[in-house]
Amino acid sequence: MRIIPTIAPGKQAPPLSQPCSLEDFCQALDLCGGHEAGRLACVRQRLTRGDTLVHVGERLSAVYAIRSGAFKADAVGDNGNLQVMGFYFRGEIACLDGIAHGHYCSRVTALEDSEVCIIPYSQLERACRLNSQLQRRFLRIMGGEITMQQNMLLVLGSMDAEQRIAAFLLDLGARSLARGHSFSDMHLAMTREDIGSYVGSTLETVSRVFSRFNERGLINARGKHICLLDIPGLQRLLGQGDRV
Amino acid sequence: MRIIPTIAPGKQAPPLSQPCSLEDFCQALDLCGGHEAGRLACVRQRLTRGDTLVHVGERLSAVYAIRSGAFKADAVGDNGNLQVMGFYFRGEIACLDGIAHGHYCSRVTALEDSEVCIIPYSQLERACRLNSQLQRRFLRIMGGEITMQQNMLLVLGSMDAEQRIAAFLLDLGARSLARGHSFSDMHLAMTREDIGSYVGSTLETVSRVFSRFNERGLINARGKHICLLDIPGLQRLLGQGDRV
DNA sequence: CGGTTCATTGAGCAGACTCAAGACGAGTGG
DNA sequence: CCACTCGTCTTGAGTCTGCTCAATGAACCG
Repeated sequence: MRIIPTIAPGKQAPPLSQPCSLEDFCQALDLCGGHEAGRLACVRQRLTRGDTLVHVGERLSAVYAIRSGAFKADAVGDNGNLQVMGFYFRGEIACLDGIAHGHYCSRVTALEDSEVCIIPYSQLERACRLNSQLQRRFLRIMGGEITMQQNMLLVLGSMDAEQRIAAFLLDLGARSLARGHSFSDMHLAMTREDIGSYVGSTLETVSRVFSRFNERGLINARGKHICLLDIPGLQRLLGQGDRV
Repeated sequence: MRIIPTIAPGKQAPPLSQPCSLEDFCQALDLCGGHEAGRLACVRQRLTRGDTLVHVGERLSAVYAIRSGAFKADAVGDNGNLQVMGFYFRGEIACLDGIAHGHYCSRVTALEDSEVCIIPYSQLERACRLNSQLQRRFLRIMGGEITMQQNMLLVLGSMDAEQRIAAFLLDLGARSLARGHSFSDMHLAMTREDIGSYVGSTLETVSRVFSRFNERGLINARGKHICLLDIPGLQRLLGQGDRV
């Protein structure tokens, strides 16, 4: 992958809100209850739709807990194609891909007006040494990123277009449920093109599959609003393989 | 993904070799030089070709530093297809995908006779709290897994068959170099089918692309032995996209 | 030496892509 | 309020890459 060492322009948007220490409800990390020693003084930042949270090549300074809104991570390959690597929602942590080499290797942008909690990485490292609860949680979060991406490798490597999109919708539903919303009734923050890139297809294929799913009564997709009508049906789709 | 809670059969192969503490050369982690406090008492295990290191669903007990040999990680999707998630070689750490949920979600098997260093996970967690060098290295290793998989998402999501295989070969070369071998002269531990599954194609496509690369003088592939003859040419292949 | 796994190559098919045209919705300005 | 524009979405027609099926060849091992 080509790393373009773009330095973030003066995106010093005055951080609103008050600092949030660990006692504060930092729901994203679910880190409440830390000991005295393991406190994190993190600051919040507001972004409006289209704003970039981190640029490719920028030096790792923090990871970001998302308090509200939605983000996408993407990168340009050597072939010049833009590939969406993932989506991040409230309660999730973005920008973990900067940890390996000390600079981020994907761009993260806001899909809607959002607010994040800036978690300075050096502080997080130190806090993890002092607070074993925090350490365990953070390692699980990083492991979760690995597991989620492994699942995505499986999707991209072995499924056809309909299965990929069914898997995408079910994953989206599960995460919607996890943050207290409906499993089946969702607002899509991303475009068809984003979805297509994410699942390794084109926007036309995504649109066609949505239409087909509509006809079959599996979903009800109208623009950005989507309803999963027949969840078992979608799951059944995933189970149809060329199993011998 | 369907998790089959298979418990590992009595693979209690008597661990050969002596325990390796941190002073010992545990090259995989490159953890030498740890302080008194942060010592790891890890034990080695030998495996023969085809042996399974961890099973899907098995409880997380350790991660494994590979001292010699090669492994593949794979999983069965809901559709019954077997998907290869990655390959692991000397000096790399396998089975990190167990950290998220406390059980491994892919099977890891030896592609050739191998030896690993068993790193008990609970000990590793504790050692990381006591030794900041070790902590930093381990977090980088986990981050590296994320970065590598992101790169793989890019490959699977945006490249055609030739580009995928070129990317695979270049990655393999880089890792061969990293462990002190030749970039261009390699022995493939895995089958064409493994490669095909890994890069999201079929074994026939892999074989055909190898043949085409042979004809064009890009590589010299004869069975398991492969020579990268024209590395810039392979890299150029990756750069050819439908850039507007 | 026969069996098995692995690799190569061909022929035909189809799923998904490309190209293209039109519809829809939101936002803007006259 | 309407016309206009832009971004997004939908749908169609034709093409092609990569898959499936199948047969043969090479390598390895008991």
